Parts: sequence; structure tokens; C-alpha cells
Amino acid sequence: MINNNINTEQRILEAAKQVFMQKGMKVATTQEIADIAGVNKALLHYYFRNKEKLHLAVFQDIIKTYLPNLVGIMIARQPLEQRIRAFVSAYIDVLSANSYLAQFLVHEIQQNTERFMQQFMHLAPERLIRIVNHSLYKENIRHITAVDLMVNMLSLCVFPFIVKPMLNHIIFKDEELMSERFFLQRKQTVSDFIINSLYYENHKTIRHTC
Amino acid sequence: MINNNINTEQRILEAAKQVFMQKGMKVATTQEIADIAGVNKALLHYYFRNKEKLHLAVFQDIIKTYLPNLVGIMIARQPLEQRIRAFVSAYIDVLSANSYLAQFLVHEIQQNTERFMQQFMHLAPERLIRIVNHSLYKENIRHITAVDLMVNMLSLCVFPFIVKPMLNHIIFKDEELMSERFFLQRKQTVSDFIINSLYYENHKTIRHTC
DNA sequence: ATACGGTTTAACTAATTGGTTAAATATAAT
DNA sequence: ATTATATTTAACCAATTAGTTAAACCGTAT
Repeated sequence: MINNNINTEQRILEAAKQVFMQKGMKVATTQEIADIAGVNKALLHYYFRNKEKLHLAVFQDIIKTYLPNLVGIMIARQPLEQRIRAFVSAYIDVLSANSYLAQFLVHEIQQNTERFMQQFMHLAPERLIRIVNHSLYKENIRHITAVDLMVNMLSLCVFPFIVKPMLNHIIFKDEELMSERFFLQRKQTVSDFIINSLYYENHKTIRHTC
Repeated sequence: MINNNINTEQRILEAAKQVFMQKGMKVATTQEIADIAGVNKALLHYYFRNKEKLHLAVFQDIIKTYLPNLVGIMIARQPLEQRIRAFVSAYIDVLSANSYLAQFLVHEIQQNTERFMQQFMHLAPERLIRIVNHSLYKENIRHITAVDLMVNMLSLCVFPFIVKPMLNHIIFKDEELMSERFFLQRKQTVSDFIINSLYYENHKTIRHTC
């Protein structure tokens, strides 16, 4: 435990990530973070000064790691259907790989709206909306606004992870394997659900068997 | 303020509802609840003994008020399409009328899973799944499981309310009127989105103009 | 008038927590 | 060997908070 200073700061950051993502800024305690990192409170102070600065570091790390790629997918020069399938797949993957990411994002949006939006604005959301609207106009798609479409896509991807404890209880009977399979399959079913709704004929929709 | 004992208990419960829904059990303080109710801490103790019992009262009040009706809609003896439209409309209505309901439900599912599920089980969710599955089997609908369908419906209804602060910022430019109109319209657009995805031909789907 | 339930006041305790510090100790680089 | 850096220990303060209590006060119904 002693003097492995190369990764101690990183270990603290990881511990903070874990605790902040599960409990949120206010409920999380510096003591728990220190315990999980295997250091003491004084060292948190040594590296990050205080709780708020530590939380900010966690926040920026998460935002910069997970969000930009997703916007990139939706503005790529490809048919809309391909973009939608890629986005859904990538988003469900990233949320699967980080159990508490959905919870964290929602918590930050609600409790720290200003700061979250400042970061989010760097991704130029209006430009995204404009580009998607343009695609909807060009392609032969039933009437829907880009905002509604994006909101629907986000809803279908993120919400199931938010209520995962409930699904675990009712549907998966607390078997992690069932949960994993469910979310794996959803990459397909959610894409199909969206595409099927957008195009007049069931064009290209892949149906799959149980 | 004095001796209106008829509704003081109710006032405290309303104040507690408001604070607990926004901040969650742990971040909420009894002092703030007392302030909003226009009474002092000692009176909370007089009526509800302690914070936990007060929170429980709020929880049960909310669950019993808002949830049962929604399950009732989905198991009514009607064509599935009508049930879906009624469910979406009713759910968006109830979430619109109670700004912090979505946030509260999500918070409880995540932080108090056991207790939430105990209450939820009273609504016989497996029966709901069975009935919806049966409807999907009987009617001429593309392949989708009842679980996926219900998860999708819930996602499309609830998630936009959870990220409303974000939408307010990017889309509505903090104009409450725009937000209201958006969610009003979504009763239609979400229903259409789902129905359109379920049925092979665009049967009965109402298209609407800007 | 009195007795009772509702309400306030004011004070207190115990526990938790974030933040801070000083000193000691360990390690690696020079 | 010396120095700079990393880390621990241990103690402390100030603030917040849930919970509790005793006494007084108010209003109303009997």
C-alpha cells in the first residue's frame, strides 16, 4: 500500500467515481471513498483539496470519456438507419459496461443542471438536431421531429438501466445472466422498434426468433 | 396558524412529499419540511414520530395514489392499441401533473428497491405480463415480447420527465409553455410511435401537422 | 372553569461529517 | 546522505442534523 504513487491518485479517482455514481455528491462521504481507495481522508485532501473538487474531477472524467463518441455516431455521413442502429448499440454497450452510469447522468442532470449543461453544450446539440432533422427531411420517413426521435432513442436506451433493480426483481429473478442477455438482445430489438416505427414499410427490419 | 388541527397533519405530509420527492430521503431535512409546512420540528415528531416514518407515509401515499390505475388500463378488455394509447396518455398526464413524480419513483427504485418492489408486487406484474403477452399472440402484431413492449412504453413515457431540466435548457429555452406543449403532444406522438412499430401496416395511425 | 388536544418555544444530546493540521514515517531520486 | 515527495497517524474544529423533552400556551368543547 505504500508509495505506489503512480496510481494512488487514480485509485482515489476510481473509488470516488464508484461512490459518487451510486450515491450522488451529497450522500457520498469522503470517508467511504478513502476506505475503498485503501487510503485515508488526509490523502484525499492532499490530492484533491476537498470533496467538491474531487466530485468535479469525477464528473469531467465521466463526461469526457463517454459522451462525445455518441454524438459523433449520429452525425456521421451514413443513412439514418445505420446511424440509429450504431447509436443504440454503442449506447447500450457503454451503459452495460458501467453499471451506475445511467444513474449518475440522471442525477447530475437533475441536481447539477447548470454544470451538466455547460459540458453538454460543447457537443453542439443544436447542430445534432439540425443534422438529424435534415436526414428526416431527405429520407422517406413518416413525420417525426428530430427532437422527438432523439428523445425516444435516449429513452429506450437509458431508462431500462435506470430501473434495472426493478427488472432484476420481477423479470430476471436476480440472475445476472438473464439481465445480461436482455440488454444484449435489446441492441437489436430497440433498433428494430425504432426503425420499424420510422419507415412506412418494414424495410430491412431483421426479425429474430426466441 | 393556530389550532387548525384538521389539516395540519395533511400540510406536513404535503410538505414532506414535496421535499422528499425533490431531494430523496437522505438529502431532505426535517427542518426544511417543517418550514414549508409552516410548523416546527417538534410537531413533526408529534404526528409522525421520526423522519423514517414520515418518509414511509409519503411513499405509501404516492404509490397508492398513482400506480394502480395504470395497471388497470393495460389489462382492460379492449384491443391492445386502445390500451396502449390510454396508458401512454394517462401516464404522461399524471407525470405532467406532478413535477417530481418521475424523479421520486426512480429514486425509490434505486435506493429502496426492496420496499418499492414489495408495494409493486401487490399490482401483480406477472399477471400484467401474461395478459399483454396473450394480446400480442392473438392480434396480428410483429414479434415483440410483452416485457420489451412494457419496458419500451415506460421508457418513452417516463424518461423525458427525468431529463426535463436538460430539455428545458436545450429545447424549450426555459419557456414553460413550450415544455407543456411538448409533453401534451407526446401523448399522441409516443402512442403513434409505438403503434406504428407494432403493426405491419400503418393501420389507424393518426398523422398530425405542425 | 376546566380539561383536553394541538402547537410553540427553547434548549439540549449524540452522531455524523467535511475540512484541516502537525508530526512522523517511508520511499525513491539526486 | 540528503532531499523531495508520498503517505499515515491522530487529533481536532465547526457545522449540520435527527431526535427528544419539558414547559408553556392556545382554543374549544364539556
